[in-house]
Amino acid sequence: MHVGSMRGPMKLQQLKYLLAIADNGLNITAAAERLYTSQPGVSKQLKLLEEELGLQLFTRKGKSLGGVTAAGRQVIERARVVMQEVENIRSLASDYYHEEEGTLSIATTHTQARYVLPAVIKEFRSRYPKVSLELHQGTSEQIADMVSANEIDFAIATGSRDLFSNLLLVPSYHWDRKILVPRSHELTKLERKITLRDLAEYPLVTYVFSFGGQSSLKRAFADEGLEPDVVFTARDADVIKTYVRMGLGVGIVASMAEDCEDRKDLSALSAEGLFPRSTTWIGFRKDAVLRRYMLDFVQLFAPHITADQLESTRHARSQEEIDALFDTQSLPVRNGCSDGMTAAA
Amino acid sequence: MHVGSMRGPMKLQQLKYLLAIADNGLNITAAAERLYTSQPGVSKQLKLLEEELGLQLFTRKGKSLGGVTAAGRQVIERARVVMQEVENIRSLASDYYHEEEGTLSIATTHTQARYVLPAVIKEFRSRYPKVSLELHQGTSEQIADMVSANEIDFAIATGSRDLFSNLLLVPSYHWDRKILVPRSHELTKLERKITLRDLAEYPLVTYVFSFGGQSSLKRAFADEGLEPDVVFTARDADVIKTYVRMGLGVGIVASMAEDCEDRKDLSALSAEGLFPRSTTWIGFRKDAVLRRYMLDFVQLFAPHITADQLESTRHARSQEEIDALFDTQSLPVRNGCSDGMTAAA
DNA sequence: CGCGTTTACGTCGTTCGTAACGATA
DNA sequence: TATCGTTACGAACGACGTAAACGCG
Repeated sequence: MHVGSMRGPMKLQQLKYLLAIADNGLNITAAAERLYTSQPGVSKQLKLLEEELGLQLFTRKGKSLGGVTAAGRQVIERARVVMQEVENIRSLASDYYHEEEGTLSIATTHTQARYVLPAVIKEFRSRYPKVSLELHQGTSEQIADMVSANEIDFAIATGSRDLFSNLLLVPSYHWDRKILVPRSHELTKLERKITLRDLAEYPLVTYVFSFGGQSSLKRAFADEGLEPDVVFTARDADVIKTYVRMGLGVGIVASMAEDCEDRKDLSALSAEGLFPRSTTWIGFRKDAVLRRYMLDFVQLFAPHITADQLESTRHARSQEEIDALFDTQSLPVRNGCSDGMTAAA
Repeated sequence: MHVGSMRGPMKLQQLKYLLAIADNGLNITAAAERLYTSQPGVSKQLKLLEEELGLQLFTRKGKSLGGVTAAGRQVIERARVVMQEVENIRSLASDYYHEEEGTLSIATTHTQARYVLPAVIKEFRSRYPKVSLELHQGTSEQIADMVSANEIDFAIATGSRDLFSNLLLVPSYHWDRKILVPRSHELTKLERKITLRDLAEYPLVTYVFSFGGQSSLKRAFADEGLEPDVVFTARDADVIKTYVRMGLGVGIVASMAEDCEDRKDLSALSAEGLFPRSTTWIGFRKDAVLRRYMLDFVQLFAPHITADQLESTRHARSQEEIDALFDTQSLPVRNGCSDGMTAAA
């Protein structure tokens, strides 16, 4: 199908500029800055693009851009695909030419960044010293923002899956919670397994909610008709530990957060079975090319994932298909200081 | 992820040239001709693209291009997506600006072109006088070639679905065969329904095989232990009719091929039930934007297809999903002169 | 008047076609 | 020597940035 009388052919740059404008609140000046180019240039290219397509992509309010037209929305959508594929071609090429160079951007939460990733990244760096790493830490929401802004290659988080519907999420491992108390605490003397009822007796120190699905912790108590006495919440385990050490209360943290160093003055008691198990996943854009070193990173992070499985995600359509692929039940369980991941029942 | 030191940015033209080279037997001169540009230009752009990507896309045999490298194959694949989306943007734009103009290319077989499409196209022309129509007739294989060459918007054919795995095929209607004989032929005097055994008594004139799944006709006879005496085969029904008129034998043609004019000197007897029913489909590229007038064309061709169903094909993943969508059993049946399509049992 | 866009214009880099050259069978 | 790809070069075009004008709040 041959369409119309193309005067000046559409250029990739015009599409790039268009997206920059769309992604910067329809502010051409801001777009130009981000593109490291002059503002009139961007303005002109937009005009040329609109001229060539023969339609308005944006509505104008006086001289400023007011909104996106219906046509504009569709064009922008397509333009994103184009730019994504162009990026993919570049990635592809870099992978052939200098396999070992490039950038790897990861966005993740505190727990991963502090307790899980250090070992992974250490190994990764030794294998790919020339790959420059960018590690961004933030809340699930912040990570989601970085994902939308197209700034990262991998997102790693726990729960909050709905925030990342535009990524393929590969379940990576399970973890339970651990109960942290000072070494001489009464709970350490308990002969039997700790119950929620036991915990409800003490003031608790744990994570800020909105983590792993709105307060699965609180619900676990509620399900048994208990009301926990949460005296303090923090975003990260280090802070929690500090307050546990101060005797403020009993800590409940992710199992990975148990540092072997902690054993000097803290006891970590298993909370297996008390709370629902959490699943940490690693996510990436559906249609982005994964470079060799990226595939290796995934394997370092979640060694149980085979290359074939990763390849299969390429063709999977829905998140459900992927979850089936990885058989969520049989994932490894991570266990903090007493490391060595073991397969779950 | 930011890759490498991009000297000169990749251009759409370079991708276009690349595809032209790939699609012209790695012959740069031929590619240049098809692109209506000079050969050195194409050569240079290819070199620039390879330079920028930092890898060879083609192997060189002396100075000529010998083959495609592994990297080249992947880049070409991506480049096709890019160009397809760019085309889509153009289509989109044209659809907004001049809804009623454009080009519609259809590739189809003789039977459709001669007996089914005339009515459809007449109506279409009156609705969209400004759309320039291209109707290509050929064998299934030739149609498949045109599809691969990206030259057509719609393919319409019967059976041979495996040839068109890159298209979405929408089942459009069923048809049976009809038996054509001179008006005074013995078969017209038969009181009961004609059987295969009856037909096996006469010399037959029918289509060249490789049509509707390798000789379903021959197999229908074989299944009853009969061997038909096919004295003549042709590609199209007009030729068959000519020989039937000459008394060469009994004609077996698609039901749509019965022209009311034929009734002057030919009798068309129903062959319903004797041979497997054939299904004619209309196919289009999975990821191409369908312009308004194209949607309307589909509706003219197969009025039972709703706009919603067509929209659904956009999201369907497999051909199976589509077939389910259109419930192959309940398609209309086309019936030649005694026109007026009727729903099947 | 500040903010943001558009217009105007000079500079510079790129594309394109023609023509000449090189290599291959 | 015929075919195909590369190199060379001048003309035309297009992109970019600076400076200035324009509209709007």
